[in-house]
Amino acid sequence: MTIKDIAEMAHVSKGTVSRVINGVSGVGDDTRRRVLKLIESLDFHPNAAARGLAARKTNTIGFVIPHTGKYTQTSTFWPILLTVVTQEAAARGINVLLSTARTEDDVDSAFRSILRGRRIDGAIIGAEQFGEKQLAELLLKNMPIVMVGRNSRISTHYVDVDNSLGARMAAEHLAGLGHERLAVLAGPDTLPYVRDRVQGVRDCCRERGLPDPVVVHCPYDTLEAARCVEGILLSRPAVTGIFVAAGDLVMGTLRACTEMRRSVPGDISVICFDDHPFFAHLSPSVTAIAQPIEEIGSAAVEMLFELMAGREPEKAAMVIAPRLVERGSCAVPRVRAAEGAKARAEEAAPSERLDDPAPRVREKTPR
Amino acid sequence: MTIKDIAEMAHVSKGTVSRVINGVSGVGDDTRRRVLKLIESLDFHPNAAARGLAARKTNTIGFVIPHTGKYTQTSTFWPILLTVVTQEAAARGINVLLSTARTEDDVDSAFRSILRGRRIDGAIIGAEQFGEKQLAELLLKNMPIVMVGRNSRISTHYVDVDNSLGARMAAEHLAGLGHERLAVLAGPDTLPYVRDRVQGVRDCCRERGLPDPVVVHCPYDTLEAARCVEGILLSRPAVTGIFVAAGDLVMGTLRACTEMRRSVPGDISVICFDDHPFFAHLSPSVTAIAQPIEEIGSAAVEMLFELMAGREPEKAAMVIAPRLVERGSCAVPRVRAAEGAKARAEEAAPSERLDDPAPRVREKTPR
DNA sequence: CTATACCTTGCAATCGGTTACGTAAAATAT
DNA sequence: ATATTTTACGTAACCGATTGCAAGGTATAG
Repeated sequence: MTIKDIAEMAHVSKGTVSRVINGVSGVGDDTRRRVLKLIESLDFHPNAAARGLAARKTNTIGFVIPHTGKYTQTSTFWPILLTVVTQEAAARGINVLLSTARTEDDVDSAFRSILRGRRIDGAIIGAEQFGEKQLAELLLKNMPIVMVGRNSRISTHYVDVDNSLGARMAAEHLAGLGHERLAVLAGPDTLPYVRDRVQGVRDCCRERGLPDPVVVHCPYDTLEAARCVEGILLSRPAVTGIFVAAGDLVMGTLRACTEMRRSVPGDISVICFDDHPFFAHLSPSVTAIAQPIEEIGSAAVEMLFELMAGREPEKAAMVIAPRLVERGSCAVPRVRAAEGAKARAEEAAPSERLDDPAPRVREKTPR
Repeated sequence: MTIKDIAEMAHVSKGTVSRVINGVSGVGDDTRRRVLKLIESLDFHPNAAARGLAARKTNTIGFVIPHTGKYTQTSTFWPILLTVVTQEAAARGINVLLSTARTEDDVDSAFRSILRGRRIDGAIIGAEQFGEKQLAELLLKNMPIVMVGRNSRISTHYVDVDNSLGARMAAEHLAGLGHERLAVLAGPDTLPYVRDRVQGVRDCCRERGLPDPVVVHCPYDTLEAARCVEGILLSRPAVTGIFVAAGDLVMGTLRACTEMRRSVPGDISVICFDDHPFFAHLSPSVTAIAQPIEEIGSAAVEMLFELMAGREPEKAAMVIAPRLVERGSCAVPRVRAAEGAKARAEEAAPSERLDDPAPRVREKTPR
């Protein structure tokens, strides 16, 4: 079944059928209707390869996400993003070609064949995935590209969560409860977003006149994270609030607190950048800075389609604010008075009784 | 850059270049080398659409996974499977076209255009995703299809975890510890795999002469699951071991235990079908029946490629055994004697002191 | 030394669409 | 009424590969 068959059955030429399919003007109303009806009734779908060849476009976009072992497993970021992207693309009649990249070389070879083979019209890629050379090559070919997350130095169209704002929100939340000595447990400091998050907390502390936070970098590994948190818990003067700068580190954090017999949030408050469905059901439930993943996905798709249409999107970069999800892992610090903040002790003490959520939370963990 | 350019530069015809690219015999060794070198040095990649059109194949496979709201978020099954599939496909030079399907209609329309537009050479699809009509249509067109998970009545090539074996393993584990009254918390009983899992436990109980397990079906929702588990905990004679038949229900289960002030595994043992990286770090850590996701993915890809090559794979169906991951949520039942199993009380009591892991686990939760 | 088989290579049709161009008919302007 | 523009549609040249067929060249057999 080809457009030629359709053409013959409708007593028109191939060209006319093609025009009808593509909604091009210059076809009489009655003819158009007749052809359309025929196409409908025969459930005809034009051959994608032929269209691609003739029209020089594939109606397909590429989606490149990282594949770094456990990362894929604990974070819901990429799965959700992927869902959003495929759904939105599908709604526009566009297919999604997926590529998981383990190494830079993977990306390189995958993209080389995909791009030069003209298999896609544009792509959404995870920022971590690109070395500068490759990105430069892509942009050179003026392939429409939108990055999720920000890449080091190259300027492209991108959409990202507002990392420093999110970190500030977390720090403000802790500070607002009365915490003065904060700690940050962060991933490798080579990652740009990690730096932004750390900086956000630093800025908040400076503005509020709080001491500089204790910052510890560690690889994305639960056990390593636990070791680092043990260190934090032993540091003096004592830390009462920990900002966990990535969801991958939160299990390690909680584990360390448990092992060190620190009650959360009684002894120490924990707030985490990234949310996860499980967080609501842990004991204590975990207060989080949730990334607006769906929004990020939608924005990326929309931006990409603008680029593919040859238009320049309204903003070349979108930085979207995360939101604070209050749960049970943050509370007013119990030990403030004992730690030497004498002057504020009398303010804190009553508020502790009034709105300290710790008792509420603690009663959920009688195991 | 097309093969025509290559042809001119190498002083051969297009046909010869094409033969070289495709490794077809009938080209002189020196010519082949010359052309190959040229292709290499120019980093030439043939146009995918043109190849697809002429050769009637796309070098692309489809991958259709469910998108049912929260499901994507708590389970690592599809993200991992997806990673495996794309990696293995990439290793064979094949691209993966991804489709997330919210409803049957989604699948329908997506597949209609993808299939009839001849965009893919074969597909791997999630079994839940298919109504019989659609599958029948696919098979009719003899499109190579491999399903992950088993579909109701239609027989296709598929690969699946051994659900009933996994359930038996779980039940055996509990029974081996001395549990006599088991409960199963399972998903909707319309799902074939849910039935298999329930049946597995029933079979185990019957063979061992234990009473029939309490079986409760509930939707995949944490709060609903918690309500159901409360019911289970109140049933008499008392249940001491719960088999949670899907990972999505385990948070609800633990939550209910906490709320009902039942210690896990002191008062009640919990074992879960499906594993998750978080399980190792919960308190208590969760004993699980882990699906061999990577194996399932590899097997599916391999089977698909056999089909695409026109060969019949060794087995039309592969059912892969899961494995038991022992952690801290199962222990010897503490309350057996009090529940009326008088005769066995004296056997159980000593073993409880010897290898009951409960104390070890319980000391981890001093929050 | 000629006949036959085999190998290498070029030629051209083909895959199934898109699209620039041309023409006849219809609509509008004069 | 004719001249001019507009609209509808057919024609045919592409898009960039694959592949069957034929032709020319070499090696092997008779």
